[in-house]
Amino acid sequence: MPELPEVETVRGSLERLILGQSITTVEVREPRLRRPLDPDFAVTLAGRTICRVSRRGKYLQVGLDNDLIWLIHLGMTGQLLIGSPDETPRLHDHIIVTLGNGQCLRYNDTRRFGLMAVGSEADVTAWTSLGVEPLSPAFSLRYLWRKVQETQRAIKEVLMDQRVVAGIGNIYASELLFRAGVRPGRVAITLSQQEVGRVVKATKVVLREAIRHRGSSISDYLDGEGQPGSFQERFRVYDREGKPCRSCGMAIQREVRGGRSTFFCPTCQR
DNA sequence: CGCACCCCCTGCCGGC
DNA sequence: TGCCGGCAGGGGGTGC
Repeated sequence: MPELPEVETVRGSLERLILGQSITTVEVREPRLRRPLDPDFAVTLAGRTICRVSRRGKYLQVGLDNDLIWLIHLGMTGQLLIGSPDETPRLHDHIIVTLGNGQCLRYNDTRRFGLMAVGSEADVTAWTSLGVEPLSPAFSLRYLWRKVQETQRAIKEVLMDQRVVAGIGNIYASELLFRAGVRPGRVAITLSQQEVGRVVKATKVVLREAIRHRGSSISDYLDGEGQPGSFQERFRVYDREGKPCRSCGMAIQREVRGGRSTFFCPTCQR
């Protein structure tokens, strides 16, 4: 579910809610996530203090006082919600962390595609193998142009490859390619420099706008306080098959590529 | 190495 | 009304 804007929104929530807190207890109710949780997970976390809440791509990185990093990926349906320890656990509350201030952080993940682990900075780098941050200067025309020359894949697949650029998923790939005026199925190497430049610029504009609207909530994404985002109301193409393009009125088309639904306007995108 | 295909898991929705 | 297939924002493994 969550792509970069949603994970960044959760990061902001968590920074306000858990930064500086100690971890009192860790209850693992269901260790079977995307990979089984390490048996030492709870013991490793307990007693530590949270001194940093950062994000890399779609991963949250919670920095601990012993220089280890608590790595979290929300998969498709993962939620991190702050609440009271008195609340009865809900269905799919897999991990419950109580904090020094008496609050608790619940990890709920219906489909269990999420991931949690604790490791060193080097471990985390090796586990994730991520490309550049799309909102950093490193994601530039020069960078994407070079990446695009090395592949026969469609531009949408390149943008969704986390080893190339970290954080773009299925929604924002369609949305940013609409803003760039480039069809998702275009073989990446056929893009002109001008088109690659528009893709880079559209990526930054769309992701920043989505963060401003606290992400997109289609079915189950919520931030740390349980609030939905509103960017779904501004989708130009995603999940709008057959509906009129907001720019030209033509019906938005859907196609499947790489097993994922892809949306575009046949006249605005070339 | 790249890439197509299939899998992981639960829930919802539309069609019959 | 009920069942069944398809689909969903994630990643990863396999075989070619």
